[in-house]
Amino acid sequence: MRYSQLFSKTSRDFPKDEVSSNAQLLIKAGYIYKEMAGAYAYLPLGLRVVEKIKQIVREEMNNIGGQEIIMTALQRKELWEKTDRWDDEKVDVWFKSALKNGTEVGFGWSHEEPISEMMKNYINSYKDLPIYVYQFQTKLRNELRAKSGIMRGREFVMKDMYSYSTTEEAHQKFYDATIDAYLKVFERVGLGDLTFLTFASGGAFTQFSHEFQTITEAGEDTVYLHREKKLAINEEVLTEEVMNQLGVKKDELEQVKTAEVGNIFSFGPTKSNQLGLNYVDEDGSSKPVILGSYGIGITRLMGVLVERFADEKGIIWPEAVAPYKVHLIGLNLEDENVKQKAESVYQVLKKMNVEVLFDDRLDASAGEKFADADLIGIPYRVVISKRTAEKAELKVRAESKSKEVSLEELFEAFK
RNA sequence: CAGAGGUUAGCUUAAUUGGUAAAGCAUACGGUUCGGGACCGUAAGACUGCUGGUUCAAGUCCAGUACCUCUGACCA
Repeated sequence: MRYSQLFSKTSRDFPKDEVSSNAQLLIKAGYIYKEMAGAYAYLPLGLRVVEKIKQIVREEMNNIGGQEIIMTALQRKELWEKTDRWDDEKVDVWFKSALKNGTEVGFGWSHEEPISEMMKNYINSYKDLPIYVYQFQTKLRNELRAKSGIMRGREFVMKDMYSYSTTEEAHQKFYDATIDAYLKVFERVGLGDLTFLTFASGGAFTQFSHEFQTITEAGEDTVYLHREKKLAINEEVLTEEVMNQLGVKKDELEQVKTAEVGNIFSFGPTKSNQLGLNYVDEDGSSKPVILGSYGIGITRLMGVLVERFADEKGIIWPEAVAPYKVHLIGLNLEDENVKQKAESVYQVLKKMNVEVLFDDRLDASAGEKFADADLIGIPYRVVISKRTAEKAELKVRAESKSKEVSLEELFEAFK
């Protein structure tokens, strides 16, 4: 991509009413546009990051047998009445509207009910199970107060997966596989060391649900961390009994602020009973399907990444989620030789399938280009200029030193 | 939902006891620079969120309203 073609622009200022550092940086660098409180548009750079994160999640979900679908944003009232979650008293984040004929509809803040209702059409026998489905969807939640930039919006992208199993045992097996898959996701996006499997309130059916909490001051949760055992306990369930059960002592725990990037929980047969989601077992008897639900906040994850990976100059994307791998800066482009060299490096890298953002602007100063590159935060910076002559300059965003490399070495580095 | 603060040019801000809106950034044009957001000049850009009131006169005071932010509550 040529920078000169990119419509989004970096700026020195950010809207003064934006306090969270993730939104400040993302707006300054041109990744997102704030439409209103809690609703952000994703610009070309931002969308690429979202898609990178989605792809990593997609691969890991497919690995454990997930099948991708996409449900509707419009939802039926009767469905949610069956599980007693239509009432605003019960669920306070509903956006509701009505069809022209007066039929009430809700905008999806979650999809357990509609997906499970749909599944009644496809689940009849034990032979149909298990089924694991997931989707990436824009969830709409009428939050009383949006905050923390893209970390808590009224509109956000979430990956939600649902598992349908015959027995508790089969369900548990998949549940555990999902924990591993989730840990892989967070490892791959660069948050492995900062993200902990967290024991949280399980609700009616199980003792615990599991959250995936990433350490960050921008988070809204407080958890107690056991670094050695690589686990954490949400403060909401921190009791003597729970600590004994998990084999940890109070004085081994470290209190930290975290952001919840993932959450998985078991519904057991409860929701299936409410919705009438049953299957016929081998012995001919009808049994409720065992249901599990697994979420990852995609856009929140992006916000957490920015909170964690940035310095005073801008964002420092982990390579796996960066919008581009290489930020190619051409200086002195009015010089025909330099221009040709920069163009050729751009073309070669593109042919090598290296994702490259080429700053080919003629009207921007060197300082401006460097400042923009630091702000945008692409992992590798390559400079071609009069000064680099037949060579190129290669710099890692996270490091301060750059080095001179020959073009052969450069291309070799990105093979 | 409660409390507090705010809304002036595309963005960030200024405007004295009420006296008729100013600057920086960004933009356009010209020039000087040319490896860390460099500089000079010119131009364009605002019925001061909206509605009403007080006043000879309102960005400024009053009332209402919309929206934004912060703190808390909420967050399956």
